[in-house]
Amino acid sequence: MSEVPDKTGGTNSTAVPYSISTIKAISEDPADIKTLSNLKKKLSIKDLARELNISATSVSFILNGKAREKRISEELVRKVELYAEKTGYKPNSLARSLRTGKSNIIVLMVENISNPFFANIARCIEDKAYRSGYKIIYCSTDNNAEKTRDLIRMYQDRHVDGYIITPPEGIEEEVNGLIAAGSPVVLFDRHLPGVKEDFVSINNEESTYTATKHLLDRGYRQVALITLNSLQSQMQDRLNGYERALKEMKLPRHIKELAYTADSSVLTRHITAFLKRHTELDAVIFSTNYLGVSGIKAINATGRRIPDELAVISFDDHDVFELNTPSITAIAQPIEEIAEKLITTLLGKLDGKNQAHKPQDIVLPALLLVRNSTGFKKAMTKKRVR
Amino acid sequence: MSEVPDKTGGTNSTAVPYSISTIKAISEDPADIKTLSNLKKKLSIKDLARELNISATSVSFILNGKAREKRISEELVRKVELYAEKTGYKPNSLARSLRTGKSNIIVLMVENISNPFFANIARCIEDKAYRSGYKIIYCSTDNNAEKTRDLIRMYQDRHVDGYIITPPEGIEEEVNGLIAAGSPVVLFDRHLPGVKEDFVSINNEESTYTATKHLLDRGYRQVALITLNSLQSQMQDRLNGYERALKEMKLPRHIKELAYTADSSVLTRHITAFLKRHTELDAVIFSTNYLGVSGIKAINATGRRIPDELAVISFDDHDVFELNTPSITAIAQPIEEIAEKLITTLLGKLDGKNQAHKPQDIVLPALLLVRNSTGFKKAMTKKRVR
DNA sequence: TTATTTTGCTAAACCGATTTATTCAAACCG
DNA sequence: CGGTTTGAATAAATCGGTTTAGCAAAATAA
Repeated sequence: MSEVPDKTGGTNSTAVPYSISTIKAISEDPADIKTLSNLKKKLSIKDLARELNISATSVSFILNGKAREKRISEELVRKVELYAEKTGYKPNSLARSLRTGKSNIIVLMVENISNPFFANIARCIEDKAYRSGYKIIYCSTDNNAEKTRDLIRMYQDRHVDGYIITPPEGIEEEVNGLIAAGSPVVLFDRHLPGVKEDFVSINNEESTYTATKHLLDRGYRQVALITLNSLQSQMQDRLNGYERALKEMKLPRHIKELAYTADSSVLTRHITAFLKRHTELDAVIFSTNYLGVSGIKAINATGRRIPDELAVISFDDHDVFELNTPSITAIAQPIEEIAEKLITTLLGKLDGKNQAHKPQDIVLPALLLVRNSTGFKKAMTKKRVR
Repeated sequence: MSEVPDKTGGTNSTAVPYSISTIKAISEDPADIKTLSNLKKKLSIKDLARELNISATSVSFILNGKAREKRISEELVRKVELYAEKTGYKPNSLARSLRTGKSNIIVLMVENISNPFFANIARCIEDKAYRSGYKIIYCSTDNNAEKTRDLIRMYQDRHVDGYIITPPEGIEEEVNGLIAAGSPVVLFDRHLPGVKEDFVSINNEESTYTATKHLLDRGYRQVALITLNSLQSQMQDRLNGYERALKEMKLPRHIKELAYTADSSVLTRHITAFLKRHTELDAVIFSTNYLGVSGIKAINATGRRIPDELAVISFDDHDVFELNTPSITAIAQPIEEIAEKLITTLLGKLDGKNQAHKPQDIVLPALLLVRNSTGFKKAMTKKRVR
């Protein structure tokens, strides 16, 4: 470790910032080529059978634990198991899936895997599923119905065993198709009208109402909601919670709806423009974590101070909210529990025990993490002139 | 939208924070049950053949664009294509993969999909691959060789077409096995000694050297490196860059190595302890973004002010670094370009054009984003007593 | 006119498993 | 002793495609 001046490969490529990228061939060590002898064709069940002078049928029965049931002799069982172990035989899962229709794979389709909320859900689910012998593969829908349709079709004919989905608008038909075809499905984050299926979410309406009330209780009167122009249920619910709180107090509503985009700088620009146009605001609620992050950048850009000049609450916790100065109050979804409910529900359906049970709507409570961004409103802030 | 007081489902579940979770059955609308009639068995190539009174072979040839080559009459081609279109026939891709050994699937194995750096790489790659007709599935290795082995085996016998991998230590054998079996593989982020294969990374040694110099140039003299106790090449290179800079100036090194963990609070505690023990430090470099995030929490916990009492640089950019007060200088990896190089290289190998070409080492430059956390060292900060 | 090619299409083999139906021998039964 | 069970193993069908090899009729060549 002490003296490895040129570990990166032998060139003197001075890849300082802004320099051009360096491409070179790796030095080739002939001694390593032998590794290619690993190229022995993967062996099949027939190879095993031939080698042991028995039928493939017996091998299959034995390796699938049906030896007793099929009255295979103890002796043969031992022989096969030993040989399979020794050779490291693994059945070709494509072939197996083709025949059995099972794959031990669960697909997790989230809106965007690079959103920490979804990424963390994904990690939790993966851990739990792995322990039950299931593999998870994830993908991002981008809230794009067309892409999602494609993906569903692909997974469907690859015989995936189960689906956990945050559905974009407009794919009722495909999801119903999945369910009709007998595939276990659990939806989460947003409800899909027209689909009767197990569903996990937080109480979006209530928690947004609570958050809004929190601001109102602390004296703020011009509270904006910055949200997506989406008809998805969770967004509508958040909007409803916000509106209910303001209506109760007969206060004006300030709603800014933005189009979904993966480009955060677009969001920042739009939010900045909105804030500049609405100097009367004294508080703002962001309906997703990425709106919150872009929102903080926007607020910084306008020069307003949090919370004195503008109080802030965002949906979904995020490192940014915890570390910001001042720290940002957030409506935190219980990620562990959501993941737990999702995978438990799905595994339950996979076990096939609770056969024709009624779809359940599992609503978990969110947690309002009160932080510094929602201090109490200073009495009469007439100082702002401009 | 105006009056939807009970959209979430009809219960009066007051899911205020801390309340118990609510579970209820969704109201069942008998009118919707008919949807189940979608349950028509998915139709196979034989169904098509039977319906059209021709052989499955012809159908297969036609739908795979081999009509001309196989001298199928124009008339039949039209008939089949029309019928396939009308019925929405999609070949079972399991069966197809089983026979052809191809799947149009690329797997992306990253250390941890919930790390924004990897999540963003994933998004970029997915976009680009999608346009070339490939599907991406991602998974997290957790830096766990055993898990990674499992995953590789699984994907291998599911006939995945290509692999993009951030390899954990100790899986040389499996990766070489993949390569020997003829699977296109591209590695990134960290080099795997003993594997000669295409590789994409930034110049870790150089960029860490540059970052360290940046601190030294600004007057800091007690610069620590907080890193992982990992032998992975990128970590070793970062360590080397740091050491080289300090050696040149004959300055003392302060290195803290932490064990990899997914639990950030563990990291925060360890870093806090380290910082408390080393009050002599005037700057610190974190070798990954999550160490940086945990590190900032730790610094806040110790009460030291950035940058006056402790200057900070972290590897990998992150929203937290941009938004922190003061903003944190970061060594930013060019995510777009990395993704671009990865997918281009892999697609190139999939096309099979550049057959037995020599493995390339593609080294991209990182960018030192200079921000407020590395202001100039105040002359003689003797004020600190304690 | 016969031999050869070309055209248009298909039967059958194959991919690698699982599962059903069957065989053959030994044991059991009345 | 003939007939039924049982035990142990297997041949063959199946999953749903792709690919190879081949066939019959039409077209061309000799």
